[in-house]
Amino acid sequence: MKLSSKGRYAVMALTDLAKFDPKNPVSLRDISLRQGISLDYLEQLFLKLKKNKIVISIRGKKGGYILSKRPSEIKISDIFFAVDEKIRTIGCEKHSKQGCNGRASKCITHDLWDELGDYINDFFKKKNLGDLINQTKFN
Amino acid sequence: MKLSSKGRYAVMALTDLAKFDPKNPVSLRDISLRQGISLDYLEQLFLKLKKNKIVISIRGKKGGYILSKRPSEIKISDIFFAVDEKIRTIGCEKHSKQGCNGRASKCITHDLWDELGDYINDFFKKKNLGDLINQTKFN
DNA sequence: TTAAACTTGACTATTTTGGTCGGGTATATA
DNA sequence: TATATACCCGACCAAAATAGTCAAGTTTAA
Repeated sequence: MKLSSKGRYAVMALTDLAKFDPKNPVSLRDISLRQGISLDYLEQLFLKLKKNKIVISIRGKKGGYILSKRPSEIKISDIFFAVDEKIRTIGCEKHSKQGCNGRASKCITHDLWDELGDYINDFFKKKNLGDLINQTKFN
Repeated sequence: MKLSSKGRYAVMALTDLAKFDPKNPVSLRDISLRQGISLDYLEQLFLKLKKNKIVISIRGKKGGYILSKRPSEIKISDIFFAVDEKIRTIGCEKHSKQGCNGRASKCITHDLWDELGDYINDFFKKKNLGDLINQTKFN
């Protein structure tokens, strides 16, 4: 089991954005330098964050991105959803009653993975960007 | 984020083993047929489970595997550890105070991933094979 | 005018995953 | 004692996912 860096980077970048300047646009270039994430990769992530209305873009010189809402209104689960970071504990469809392993009945441990998926999602729903900003110190 | 099938298969196979016959050796061939997991792959997993003293092997004709302890004494976390299923929420070392991203200071969201790792591990420590056997019906 | 910064799609190297393959060794039972 | 069954173990491999890079724009503040 592994959390991919896509979701991690998205949360890192948004935390940086929110902490550095909540009012004025922050450029991806600056976030890239501060957080050590490649600029090209950040662009991919922010395109998705923008489409999902987590951030608003401001083009041109002095442009950048700002959060679309208050940090406390942006849940980690929202960010993960935006960048396609999915919690997949199992191959078969979540909460499905059958069909694991191409068989008629659901697999013997199906309920365990369903339960785990819900458990992890709860964690991300409980946390928001505001929590992160308050708890971490900038360096 | 994804749970690999290695850990899932190990838990499935052991649940099958425990449910099918807790006293007499169960062959991997039977587990393979019942659970739809390739025999070769099961052999890899059971080699590790044996090294970690989760199961005991009995060689020869009529051989197979039996659990080394009672199902209620085998935690899911033990099984995951045995087959190298690791919870890696982050690239850098867990609980490390520095060194993320090859930098001097730990990354801005480090604590969040540490917390998540602990949270998931708690789930697996709370669950044991006995729980699974009681809750699922054989098919 | 021009440089900074966002926009977008295509491409690609590396790693991980989820196995397969082949050649063993041990032993219960006929 | 023969032999089939089952464990033992290392090497190998194809497909998918990951973590990016690259290139060619467009927009706009200064």
